[in-house]
Parts: sequence; structure tokens; C-alpha cells
Amino acid sequence: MALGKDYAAQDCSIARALEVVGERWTLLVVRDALYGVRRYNDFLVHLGIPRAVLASRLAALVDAGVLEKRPCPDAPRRHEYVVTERGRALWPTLRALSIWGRENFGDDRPLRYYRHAECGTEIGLAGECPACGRLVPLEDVEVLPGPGLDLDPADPVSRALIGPRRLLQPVRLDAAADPV
Amino acid sequence: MALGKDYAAQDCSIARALEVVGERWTLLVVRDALYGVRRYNDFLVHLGIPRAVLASRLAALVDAGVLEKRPCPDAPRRHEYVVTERGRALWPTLRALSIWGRENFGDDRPLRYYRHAECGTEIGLAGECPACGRLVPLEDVEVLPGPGLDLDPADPVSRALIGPRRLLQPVRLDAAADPV
DNA sequence: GACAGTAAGTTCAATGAATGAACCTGATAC
DNA sequence: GTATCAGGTTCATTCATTGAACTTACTGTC
Repeated sequence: MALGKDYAAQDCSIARALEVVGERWTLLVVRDALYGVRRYNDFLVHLGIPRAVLASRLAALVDAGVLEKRPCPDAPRRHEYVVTERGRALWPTLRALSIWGRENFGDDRPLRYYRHAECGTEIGLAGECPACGRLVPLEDVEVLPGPGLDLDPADPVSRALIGPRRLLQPVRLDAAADPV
Repeated sequence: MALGKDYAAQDCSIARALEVVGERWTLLVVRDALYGVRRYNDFLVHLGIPRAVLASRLAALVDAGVLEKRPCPDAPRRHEYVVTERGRALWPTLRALSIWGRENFGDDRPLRYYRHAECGTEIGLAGECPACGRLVPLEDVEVLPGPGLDLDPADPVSRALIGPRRLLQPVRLDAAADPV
């Protein structure tokens, strides 16, 4: 990656991390992947990202071991991008960033709630459950719509993501096509 | 910020956060500010960032309320950039990102350790102390050089940052000028 | 079997941002 | 008064991003 050159000189893990996920759009792609978005076209319509940039970001993330590209189980010629263990490990970062964004630049009404499915407690700053005291496996994180969330968004992926649902649960567009 | 436009369409706190700190270099500037770097020239030599970009990033961060620009107490015509409460609130994000970078792209030897000064416990994923169970105030975070850290770096700011020291403790270059 | 449509891209010209070097300005240092 | 430093600005070049158009391979539908 040509961009990262200068970062590399830094004696710093943050700089190394930013070489991988520091480019425009990259963290939003990872966020979507953690939400369960897997297909090129789903990323495309949900993010509103230019096609060429998406292709380049996905390739870079696969290269870095954050996503895995593999053929779709049902349609062998299609493929999907699935978060690896390394990608899942970005959840604490994204959770912390999200809280910072909400507390400093959001309006009062939260967009979404994240809860530990087993005990109902809201997930903490780094993805841990304050009640259980441990990091919650992503599959056990329940995503619920908050009062600030638009419940009738234009694109089908946003509609499929309204929830309630779990993190990592693959997005299915089939049943989401009915308007009010 | 012209860049952020597309992000803004997203119903998502992460996107809002990235509008503020998502540009190239920005998070590294904040990291340095949390380390105690305050002066334009110190950011410049430590980051190796182009002057124009630094000026623009600092202005944007002041604008967003992450940094505060104020006259130097000793030299009234100079000024310094100090992290605000909002800037300090980015510490959990940076801590999580740093751990991700180290665990996934670092070599085995850590560059730095972060410890709760009062009990000596290593700081957790989101800046909390696992022993005390609470977020550690940044002034109580002790930064120690790890085995992977270059102990004789070229620029004086890196030398002043070797530590041991505390987060937020202002960088002073005066005494750091003696080579081995 | 022709036609339309979808998925996952690539290519291209135009725009915008990043880079590094040079310049500027006002204060201190000698 | 000459040099140096802090904190910038300006400029030409390079590089990345953007949005639109094109491509290619497969999947239905009539």
C-alpha cells in the first residue's frame, strides 16, 4: 500500500493498525461485515461507495486477513466476504469509536442498542458485558433499533439491518422487500 | 469537511466519528496529543507529516473540539495544542486499535507497556484497569518502554517519549539533547 | 433460443487531496 | 544586525477518489 509508507516509520502499533484500516471507507466496510453484510453489491448499496474503491478495499482487507473471500454456498459462481478472527478482533475498536461518535456528535436519541443476549445488559466500551465482566462473543451481541433510527430507509440492506438481530448474522434480502 | 459528505448519509455513530477522525494522519495527531505532544513543530518532526497537512488537521481538530489551541504560558507568542475532554475520550478507541495492531501485525516484542500507576496492572482493551475494574484517568496511566522500542531514535520528540512517563505529561525537549 | 437482468467487477476522465520544497513573518539569541 | 526558530502559507507535482460507462459470466423468462 503506497499510502502507508510514512506510517511504517512510526514505532507504534496504532500506526501499523492504521496502515491496514486507516484508509477512507475501510472501517465502514469492516463495520458492515460485522453486521453480517457479505456480498459485494450489498456493501455497495449500503455504503454508497464507488465501485472501484470498494473493490480495492475488499481486496486489501482480504490481503490483510481481515476478510475471507469464498464462493457462495448456494450460488457457486457468486462469492461472499466473511470476517475472519482478525476482523472480529476489531469489534472493540469499533465499539469504542461508535460510543465516542454518539456521545460527542450524535443527537440524544441513540440509533441502536447493543445488548448481551444472555443477560440483557448493554455492551460496554470495548465490547464487554459489564454484568458478566467478559468480552461478549459477537454472536451473542443483540442489535436493537433505537429511537433515532430511520425505520423506513431507502435501500434494502439498511432495511434488513434494522433488527432486532445478532452481530455477524448474514444479511438476507429476500423477505425484506415489502414496504409499509 | 468535504470528504465527510457521504459518510453523513449513514445512520451510524461510527460514520460520524470518522468524519472527525477518519482522515489520514488525524488519529496519529490525537495519539501524539495524548502522549503529551503540544507544539506544532513537535508534531511535525515526530510524525513526519507535511506541514500543510498538519496545519489543516490541527485546525480541523480544534474546530471539532478535540484539541484546544492556546498561547504558551512561558512564551506568549508561541502556542500549544492541548487535548480537551472530548479528545481524551478517544483513548479507549486508540487503546483498542493499538492492541489490535500489536496482536495482529506487531512482532513478539511489545513496543510499550501501559500500566495503572497506582496498582501496576497492565491497562485493558478499552483503557480500563482489569484489577480495579474502572477506566483509568489518563494522568494515572504509566507508559513504559518495551523490548521492541528503539531506544536511540533520531528525532528529539521520540527520544523524549521513551519514558517511563505518564500520558498527557507535556513533552519537554530541553533535557533530552544528550546522546549516549 | 432470444432477451432481460443480476453479480462482480474493470476502465476511464475529471476532480480533489497529499506531498515536499520553497517562501514568509514575527520574535528571540548572539 | 545577522542568524535562528516557531508557526505557518503558497505552489507545482503526484496520487487517490469519484461517478459513469463498459465488460463478462451466469440466471431466469417467454
